[in-house]
Amino acid sequence: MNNQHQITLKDIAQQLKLSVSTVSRALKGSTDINAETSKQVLALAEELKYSPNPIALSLKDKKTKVIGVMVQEIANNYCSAVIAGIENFACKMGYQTIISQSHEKYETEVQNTRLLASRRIDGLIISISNETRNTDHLQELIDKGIPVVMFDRVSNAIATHKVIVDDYRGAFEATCQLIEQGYENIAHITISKHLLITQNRLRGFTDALRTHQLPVRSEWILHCDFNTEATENKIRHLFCSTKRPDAVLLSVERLSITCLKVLRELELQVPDDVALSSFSDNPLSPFLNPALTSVCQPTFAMGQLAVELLIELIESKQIIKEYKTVQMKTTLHVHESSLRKAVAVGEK
Amino acid sequence: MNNQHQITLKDIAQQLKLSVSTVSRALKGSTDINAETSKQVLALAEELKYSPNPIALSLKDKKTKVIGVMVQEIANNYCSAVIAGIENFACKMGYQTIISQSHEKYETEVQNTRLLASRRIDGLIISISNETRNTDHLQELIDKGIPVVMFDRVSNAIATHKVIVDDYRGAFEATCQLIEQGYENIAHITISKHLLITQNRLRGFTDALRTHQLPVRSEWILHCDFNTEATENKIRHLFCSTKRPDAVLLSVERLSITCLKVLRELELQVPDDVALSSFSDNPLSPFLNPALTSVCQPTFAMGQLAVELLIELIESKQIIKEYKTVQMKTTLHVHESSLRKAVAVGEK
DNA sequence: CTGAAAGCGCTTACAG
DNA sequence: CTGAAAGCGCTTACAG
Repeated sequence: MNNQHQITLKDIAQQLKLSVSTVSRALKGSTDINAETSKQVLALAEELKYSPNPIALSLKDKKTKVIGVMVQEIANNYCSAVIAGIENFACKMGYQTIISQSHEKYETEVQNTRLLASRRIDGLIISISNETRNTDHLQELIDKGIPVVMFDRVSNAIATHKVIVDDYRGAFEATCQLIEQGYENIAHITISKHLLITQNRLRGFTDALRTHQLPVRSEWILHCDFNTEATENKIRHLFCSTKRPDAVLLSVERLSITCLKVLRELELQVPDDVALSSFSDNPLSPFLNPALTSVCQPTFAMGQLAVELLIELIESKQIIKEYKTVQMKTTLHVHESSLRKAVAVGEK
Repeated sequence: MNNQHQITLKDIAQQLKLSVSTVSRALKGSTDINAETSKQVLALAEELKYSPNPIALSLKDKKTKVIGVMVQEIANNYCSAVIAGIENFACKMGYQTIISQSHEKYETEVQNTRLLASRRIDGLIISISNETRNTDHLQELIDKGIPVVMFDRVSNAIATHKVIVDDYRGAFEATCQLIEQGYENIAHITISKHLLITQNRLRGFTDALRTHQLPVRSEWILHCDFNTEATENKIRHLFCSTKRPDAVLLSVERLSITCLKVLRELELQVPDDVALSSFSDNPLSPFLNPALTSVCQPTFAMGQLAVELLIELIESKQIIKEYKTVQMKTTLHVHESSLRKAVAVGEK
């Protein structure tokens, strides 16, 4: 029903009895154009609210000025905050973004990546799904000349720019904070063991335990997926064991919510029975019951940087072979959930 | 640096020594094509992983299969949940979405709407900003033949399909719940008075008070914007008055967070000193301290419906003059924040 | 059954 | 300084 007509160069040319070429040149501010002609063209273009058809431009220069973004889930604080950063910088640079979701499924990620590619995006920013182990679909893009930048859940198999945080240190510090509060039986609830972030956070966790001469119990390291029921069962089982942990380091926010739910159901108090500390970027964390100790990431800045690096790859004239991995810092925000005396500093 | 070559019809035609037309027809499954030729084309296309260039297609049929979505903020639970619904259905129908943000600014909304239009989107889904009073920029799109569907913050000035909830009833019920708990001095903290949702929620609020023979105090109806500091001051002032309200109905989640912050700062307990009830769709609401009574909306379904209606407008052959406004139901989830005895049902 | 031609809206090397 | 022509990748009415 899109019956109306968008103004084209041809319309302007006809009204002014000029050729399309001349109009095009005048609009581009070409110097070798009669000043008078130029003025007329500009005036009429303004009057008719002419705006060039990006589709036609794309067809010519094989650039769409569109960046694809692949995340697990849009309706996820972490993702939407990074996306906000991406949008912010992309927009400034004249790029628009198409967001796609993997819903934590490998198959969906592959399919949707192909879909984005078939849309002729100029580049892709991706954080891989919890299931993803094979990244051929990303190499495929790169081989096609579509640059890819990874963030958060990156992969060693792909040579490209990456934006991450110091997951090792984030986990190490959070674990130390728990230990310093006197918790000695600490579990770690995390995601797929095949993801680099999982491995780094886990190393940070175990190194903190070892540094304090505490044993590492493998049965207290839970690798979960996002099937809520299965995960709830795993967590329930952990807390129902004869010897249960008195603290937990959680690798992602969504798991901390599941954990909170299970603890309520089991009538275990946080932090009196079990202390919690979690990687999380929810602005509501301090308002939770109890306020949740969080390892925070500079989400907005990460998004901005990721696009910046991507646009660098897209617009670079020569082939880039030197890729960098930018590692940003996490910040530990300590709240009631990991404090021995259930009273938060200065709050409540 | 996008130097690699995407496979085109021409490549296939050359390899098979056929014309581009024939290849095109074979790929489209045209009947009047030699079965053998057809088979060859299909096979080679498969082998070369040919995928048609959507840019070229768009240029021909003036359809981009792209839908624009304009929201206040991506990193906002309500918005991202609706967007998830939009993505879900749009994807099924072969459409992709470009998301744009107004950041609650009228100027930004107008600019970004024009930007989307210049991208030749096939249609727009929008919830207007808190500042928006004039909707000419939307009428402009419609006049250009680009259909628009509104949701949540809709406007009477635009004749089109709309997806909303029963804001009046949502506010009415939430207010009644507070009254039934014995709260009689209830304030309403809400957004721009020029928005329809504000007006409807306000009517629901005042009608509930009147139904229970309670007075409506205009000084207890706060219209806020998203300038955090100004809003905090307004709210602080409300609670510092000699006679302060003992309960508040909040119109949007973000304001409820600001309100919680101010109450903490003033050392007022929820719900003992002040009860709270808020329109909110945060999955974390039940985990807040205290758990927040929420008027919830069917966000995902709203998004799905909005695209469905939009695609109907886009693909309709004849001009549609009959527009519908679909009104969905809200659900009141009562938690501690609005319960007299600070003990939630079955929880904690 | 197949191909050459025109056209979608634009840019740009080539003439003049 | 200006215009005609070619071309980006595709579709489709028109010939044959």
